[in-house]
Amino acid sequence: MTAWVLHVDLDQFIAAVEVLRRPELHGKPVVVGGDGDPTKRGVVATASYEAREFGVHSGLPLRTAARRCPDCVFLPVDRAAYEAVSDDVMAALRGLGAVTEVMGWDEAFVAVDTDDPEGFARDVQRAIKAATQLDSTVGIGENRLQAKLACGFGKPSRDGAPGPVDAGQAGSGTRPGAFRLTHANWFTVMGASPVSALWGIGAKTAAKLAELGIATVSDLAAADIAVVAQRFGPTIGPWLVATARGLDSSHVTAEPYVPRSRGREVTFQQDIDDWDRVRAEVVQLAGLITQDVAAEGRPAVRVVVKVRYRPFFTSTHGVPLGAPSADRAEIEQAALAALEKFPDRRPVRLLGVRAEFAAQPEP
DNA sequence: TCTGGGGTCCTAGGACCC
DNA sequence: TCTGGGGTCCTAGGACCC
Repeated sequence: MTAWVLHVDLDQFIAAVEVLRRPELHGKPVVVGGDGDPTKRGVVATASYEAREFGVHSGLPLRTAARRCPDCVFLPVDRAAYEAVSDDVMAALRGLGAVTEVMGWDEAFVAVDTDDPEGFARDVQRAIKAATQLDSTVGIGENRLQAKLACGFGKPSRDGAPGPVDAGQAGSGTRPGAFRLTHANWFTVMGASPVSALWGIGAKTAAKLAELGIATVSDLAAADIAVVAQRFGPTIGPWLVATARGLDSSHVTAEPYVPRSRGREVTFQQDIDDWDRVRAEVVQLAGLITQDVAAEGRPAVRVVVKVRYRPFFTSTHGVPLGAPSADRAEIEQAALAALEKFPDRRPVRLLGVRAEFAAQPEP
């Protein structure tokens, strides 16, 4: 028996949930985001595969999506609905008896000892399909990093994008549904990819690496750790090189998620320049946060206010609570005190309030 | 027609203490 | 004349992810 990590990812999850409860949308280009009005400020949460053919994708402004695809069906985000389906998915996974770590509404890691990980992957897909009618993709690896990246190679693709170098594990043109990425094929599959293909490396880090002459995963894997650490610090530097080598020492855990903070934020349809109104909005957010803190059952220790000014410049300031508290008046007062720390009174695009909980004791 | 909302983790730099 | 240096805590910001 070998220890495997599986990464399970639901296909176009949010759009699929919407189609499930509105079957007439099946096969149509569906875009979910904001309050469903594509003339407003907001971005795409998920686009169905049909919508993606119009160049609509997650993170795209809704207004741009509407321009690219005027005939797309635009729906509002319905968190409660997705959470309910997600709970069913995760229950189905746990029902298989393996250690399951939930990573979001639509993805989870599963640790399992087996000699047939592809067979277990099919069990996973069958269980999810039976519980929710939803399709999923499974990445198989020797650690979380490999499993996560493997999942991307197993995803259905309608745009004819080429698969990895040795994607021939499945017949060409068919949907693999699962993909195995291990130390054995790591550099064959990943070596020539840009570093941004790695989990945790975004555009900014890729640009900094490029300044060091590092462009591909192979480049980074062969880089001098001391040089990278010099640029990125003693924690991130070595981690970057290890990641490029396909190494990941983190383990899959079934420990329940304990949030470090709870926040609420709003982007206004029109920027606000009246600071009396800004204060009133902060008070309102503080009220919502108080409810979230009460629901969490743990007191807050600090309150942070976020302000995004026009056009898109963001700043934060925080205030510690004198003592841990879940009291509405104290949280509201701290939020207003944090707001006073902003010296700038320019028009405001977004306001946020976040409550931080005390750090959990080390295990 | 720009650029949501919910999070986490790490770093840099200032304050403070000895 | 001169302004050391180490450790720790806190804050704001950066970067990334779903």
